[in-house]
Amino acid sequence: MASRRNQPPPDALSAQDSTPLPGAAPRATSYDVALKAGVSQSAVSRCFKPGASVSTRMRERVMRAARELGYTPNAIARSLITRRSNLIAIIISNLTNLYYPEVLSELTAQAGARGIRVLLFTLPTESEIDHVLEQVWQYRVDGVVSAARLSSEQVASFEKRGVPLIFYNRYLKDKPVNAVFCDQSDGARIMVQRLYGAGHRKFGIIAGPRDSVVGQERVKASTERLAELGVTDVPVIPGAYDYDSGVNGLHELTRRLHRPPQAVICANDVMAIGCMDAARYDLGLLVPKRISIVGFDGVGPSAWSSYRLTTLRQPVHRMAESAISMLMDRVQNPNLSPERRVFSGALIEGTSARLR
Amino acid sequence: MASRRNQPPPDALSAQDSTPLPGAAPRATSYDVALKAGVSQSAVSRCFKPGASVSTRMRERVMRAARELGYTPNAIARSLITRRSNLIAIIISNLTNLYYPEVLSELTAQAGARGIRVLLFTLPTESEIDHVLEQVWQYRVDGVVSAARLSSEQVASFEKRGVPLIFYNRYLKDKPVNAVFCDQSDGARIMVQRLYGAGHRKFGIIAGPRDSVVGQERVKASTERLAELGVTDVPVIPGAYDYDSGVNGLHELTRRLHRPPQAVICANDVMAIGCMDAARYDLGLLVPKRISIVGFDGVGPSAWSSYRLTTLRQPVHRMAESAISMLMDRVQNPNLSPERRVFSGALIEGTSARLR
DNA sequence: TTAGAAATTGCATTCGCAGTCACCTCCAAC
DNA sequence: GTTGGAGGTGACTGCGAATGCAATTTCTAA
Repeated sequence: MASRRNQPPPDALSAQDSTPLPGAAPRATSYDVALKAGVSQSAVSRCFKPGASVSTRMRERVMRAARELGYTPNAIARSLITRRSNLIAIIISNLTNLYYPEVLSELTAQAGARGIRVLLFTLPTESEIDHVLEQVWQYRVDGVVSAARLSSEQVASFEKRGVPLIFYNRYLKDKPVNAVFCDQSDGARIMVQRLYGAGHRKFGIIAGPRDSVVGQERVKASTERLAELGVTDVPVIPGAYDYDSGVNGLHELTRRLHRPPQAVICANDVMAIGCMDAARYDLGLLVPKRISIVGFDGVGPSAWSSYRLTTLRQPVHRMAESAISMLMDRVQNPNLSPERRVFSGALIEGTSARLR
Repeated sequence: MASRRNQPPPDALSAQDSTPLPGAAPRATSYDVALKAGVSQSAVSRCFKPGASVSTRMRERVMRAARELGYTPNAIARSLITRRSNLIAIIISNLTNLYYPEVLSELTAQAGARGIRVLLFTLPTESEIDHVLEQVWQYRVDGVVSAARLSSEQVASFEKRGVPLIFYNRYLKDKPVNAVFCDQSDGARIMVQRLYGAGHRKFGIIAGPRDSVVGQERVKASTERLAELGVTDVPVIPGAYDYDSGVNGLHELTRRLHRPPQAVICANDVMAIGCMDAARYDLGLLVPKRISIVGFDGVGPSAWSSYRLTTLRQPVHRMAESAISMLMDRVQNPNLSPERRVFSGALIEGTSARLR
């Protein structure tokens, strides 16, 4: 009754022993360990479950047998019966964004620290999302963190299946959802205020893609504050969060204003960097003497000497920690109501903008 | 006999109906679908297996029932019996490296295209590796791609368990292993040759961490070629592949040589970028007029106008594709012998070095 | 029309482990 | 010596799907 695979009934021997496939030694199971240790399979199982009631003698015998056989509990089988995979999915649109790798890194670290594994999904195209969700369902993940855009129908499918979902720097306007994000309205307003106070009057804005909630928010807060200060007709150029968008954005702004703006607010750092490079190398403008440029995020390169970007840094570490703990709370108790955790950015005063 | 969970024997009714947990509707199983469609569970299973023998009528009935119940096959249960998880692990030391996100992105894309999911493991510290491997074993992944260093004992444990392993830009010197990497010896030699030909005589090198095989290779090829050209006593400063290592490296080189070197070979782009910034902003040197700086990898920022780095770009896309296909070949046939696939870098002539 | 081949379908079993329940041992309290 | 726990342990069942095999249906060809 012990190892079924290793002790086939006599009449099945011939069929069993075929093709032993060199190197394909079947992995030891809890039955094998039980057999070797002369105990029951349940005992083996208990030995690997923290907090179970097992005598020291039993534990030692089992552990020794397990070690000798190179036994490792099968998380797949365990998941099947416990209905907990200890897996979460992280959905990220594109990793080339420079900001996301940091997020991903923090998220996996946080998950790992809690004994949770990460199933990574990246989106070649936004349209792939339904296909990705299909995979997510199949793997019965305990929860999902999404840094990608989801429609409200898609969000509804999470609810229907009872899979907790946390948005990272995204949310839905027409539906309450769990989200961790960085509210940069205040920061944006402060940056605008400082730029205005330093005498800038001709502004330009390079926005992020339309589906980026935080990007929209940054732009909205900026234009609003500018309007309050009496600065209107501020051109807003759409961008895609990448370097070229920053470069092209500045050229476009210059064209629209018939001269370079005095200050450019970019919806993220990478575009701000592109903008700085365009100002310096294409237009020959001194930064910040002739033009001030600010960004958002606080990614690594923004601190490089060539840029020393004035930016609003996101507390990625704390945000990631919050996202994972929020998610695991929902895994424990699926009935917790939707919650938004809002963080504030920190103004980093670089040298890419005159703020005084 | 159909849905066991949904049709409990009468005597168990009372116990079953407790705590329906609002929102925790149990996910439909193949039994449920079978019941609804009036067919057997096997039939349902076959309908979801591509290439199985199923009549059109049957398929339609089953699919309709599945749709109505929101059924999704349970990959966990499937893995248990097929002994294939369709999961691979990707082990990466740190994602903050700027080069790795690109690699990770390509690897997941390639895996996704083959219907394989990625379990991501990052290493907070090198010492965590054993702990990570423990997790890898538990999840019965079909294979592993490691961009992190592994000892030969660790590699041996892969063999013992029959889990295919592919190294990415790493390998073991004392043991044949599967590896995909970019041989940059030739490229390094060419870069050195060109730098020498352009008149540079005082060289400095900023190396990568000791455990980076490609880093060591880049340095070794460079120093060897320099020696052949009669340039000896080239100082080699150890670095950690990060921006600060580039900055400090140049300062250290300057100290050692009692003046800035004429040309600096950095073991990766990020250090080369740090080096350029240090040259310009700390030492006030014109690049490439007064100092030439070259790097390796061809990461995104190396192309930014502020740097326009002369570098040796790795064909990451092709390498990732190769790694995944090589891995899946081993999953199919575990007995394939170890293989190394070597790619060559492409010289990108930027403006950070005088090469003529 | 019918034997025989081919295509479908269902039954029963299996994957590896966790949890339930019954049972057993040992010891303190009475 | 009996009783009542508490702490351990093992037999057994089932998580959800895949699959070999046998039973059945459908199709093909004579």
